[in-house]
Amino acid sequence: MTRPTVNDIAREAGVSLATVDRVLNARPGVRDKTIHAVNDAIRRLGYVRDVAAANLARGRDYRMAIFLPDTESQFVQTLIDALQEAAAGAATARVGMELHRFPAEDMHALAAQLAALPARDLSGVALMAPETPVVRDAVKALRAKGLPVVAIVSDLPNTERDHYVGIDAQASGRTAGVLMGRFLGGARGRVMVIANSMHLRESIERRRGFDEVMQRNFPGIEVLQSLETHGQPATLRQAVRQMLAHAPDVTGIYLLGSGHRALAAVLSEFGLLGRVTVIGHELTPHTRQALESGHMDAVITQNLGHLARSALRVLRAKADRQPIDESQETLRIEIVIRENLPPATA
Amino acid sequence: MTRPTVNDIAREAGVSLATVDRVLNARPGVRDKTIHAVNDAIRRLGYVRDVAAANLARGRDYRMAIFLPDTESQFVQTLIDALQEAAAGAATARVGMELHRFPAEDMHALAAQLAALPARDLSGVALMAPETPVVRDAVKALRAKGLPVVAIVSDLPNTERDHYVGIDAQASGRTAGVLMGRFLGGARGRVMVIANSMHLRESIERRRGFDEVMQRNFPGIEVLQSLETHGQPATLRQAVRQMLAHAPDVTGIYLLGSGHRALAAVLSEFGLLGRVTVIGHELTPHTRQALESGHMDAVITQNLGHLARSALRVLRAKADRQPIDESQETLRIEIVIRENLPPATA
DNA sequence: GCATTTTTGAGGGACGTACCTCATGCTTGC
DNA sequence: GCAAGCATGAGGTACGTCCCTCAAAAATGC
Repeated sequence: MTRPTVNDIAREAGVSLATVDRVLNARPGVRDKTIHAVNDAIRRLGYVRDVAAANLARGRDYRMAIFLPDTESQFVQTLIDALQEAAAGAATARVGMELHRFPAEDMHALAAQLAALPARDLSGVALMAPETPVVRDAVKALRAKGLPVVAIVSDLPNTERDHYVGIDAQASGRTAGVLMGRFLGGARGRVMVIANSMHLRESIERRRGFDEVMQRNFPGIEVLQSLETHGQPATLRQAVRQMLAHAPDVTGIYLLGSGHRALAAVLSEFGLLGRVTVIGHELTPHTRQALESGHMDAVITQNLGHLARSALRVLRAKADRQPIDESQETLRIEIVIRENLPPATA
Repeated sequence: MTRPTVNDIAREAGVSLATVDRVLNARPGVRDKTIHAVNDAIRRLGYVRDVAAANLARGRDYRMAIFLPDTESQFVQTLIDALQEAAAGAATARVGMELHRFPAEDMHALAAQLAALPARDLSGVALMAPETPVVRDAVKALRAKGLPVVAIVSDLPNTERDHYVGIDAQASGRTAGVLMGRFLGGARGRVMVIANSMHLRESIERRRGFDEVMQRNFPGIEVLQSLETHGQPATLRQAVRQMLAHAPDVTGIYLLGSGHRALAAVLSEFGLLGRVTVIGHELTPHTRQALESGHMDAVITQNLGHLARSALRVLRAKADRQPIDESQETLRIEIVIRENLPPATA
């Protein structure tokens, strides 16, 4: 009726509890024959270790440090909410989380913070940061201290990070591209691309994926050069105004980064709001609102709740030197339009 | 450093462990003043109950019975895989699952199986079944026995089920409609609709959502009457052949149910494979393959892994008479195209 | 066959919580 | 101010696992 326990195994295998324990935890000093006998009993009874009890007994606690840029962006804020919720849920698994913020533009500051981390008391580090030499070295140093490091949202492929949790930027650019092409009816047209900065790996890869699809599948559509806004709404407004003056026949706009509200403002100036196809990234309260009001047509996003939970799970597995279930940790590239907008989280 | 325990609360609140326990578990015999003092201490220390330890101590075991039709469809098979994986994961939380199959067309048989359930040893029941009077009564009987009942995949809105885990069929029909309309370029065109049976609530609601969007947003597109295949590939082939003969200018096909391979076969006869826009539901190995090969343009689906986990979580919560975190249990309507196809699971 | 090493058994304390009993202190009302 | 009742404290056992120690048994080498 109830699940078998270690005692049941001992009885079934005709050995003592101590021996079962030795086998279960791969402790030395057991003959192969006995190991087999115990494993047989385990299989026969269908025993599964009570992980909760095991963790309890181990008294293991996990402390994860998460590093995020101190930008005020809605995306980061949404991510923080997701992380905090994930941490609350992970408390059951004895996982604690501490959030650190670093100056978005100052990788030396980040490196300093990482270096100052008390490696002893920590089980793992997750960070969202652009890949610069300084960051690379800092990650290397953490790994040398034996700390697992996970890159989130933005990958650090040329470092020794243990894992990346997030979606493939280029694939999400391709997804955006297909939608743009098909929404424009496959006909001719001009598409404007707006980025925060084309120095960010994210932006570059998204754009690359987007261009790849446009060239291959929709050669009739002309994709204009990226505008860079540096996160300044004013810069965005000015640049878009200028471009619309030169190319008033723009039928689509691809937003690589943020700036949805500023864009809506300019478009309404030109009477284009809702008349050009706008596709962007990351579901936040702003983009949600834009979808609802018909100012945007699609958003390519990832589920930040999953991302947060996955990051903590992966760090935990790495801390225990356990294998990762890749299939569970793969984030999906989600397509959101008005009709499948998930209800607001509150 | 480590998490506070009940003992810490006792010390902090200046009461005994027994009193803290009484407060935590809402046992009687504690003055309001003391309750407050304890709760204050809990808040001050940021105490969170160690659920794992609590369950251990409670010695509570959950046994959930899941009922699925015995159809050989890939969808059901995929769902079974997801459920088994979810059950494996839930073993940590002392949740066990037993799978039951019933003859897909025989609701009396299902009712009999449900009635024969040993309510004592069970913590909850989940089922995927069409809503018929017999099923309604069976659900009512289960509830009368005190068993939580959750409808999965297909809702049973007019029963006393405790919860529904799955996506809104009408909303997913709307999503399919928008994609169809936009992929067809918003121009004129004819769309064929193919269903297993238009008696299924699922099909009716999907079609209703689809029509709603088409009429409102794409009045230039004509949506033909639904073809019914009753799950027979031969019937599908014949019906589609006939309709294509009458209306060779079909530009889009909306598949409410299964039959992707049979459809591909007919389309290739007519040289239309990859030339008409095909949109369907549920990501299975077949639809995945159809997306990859360009025979389908989009699939509206739900994440069965989430569905399975959610069903078990909800049953568990209901069994404990605990509230449900609606936001966590809401499934998203996912849009899958070739570019954002998640990697195959196995 | 004896000493040595390896394998096994027996037992216990710990983790954090639930739940039980019994005793004692503290409030009440009268 | 005294009995009755209520509120609290003290202490114990249990859940399933980990991890430790010590002793006893079995296998091994020579």
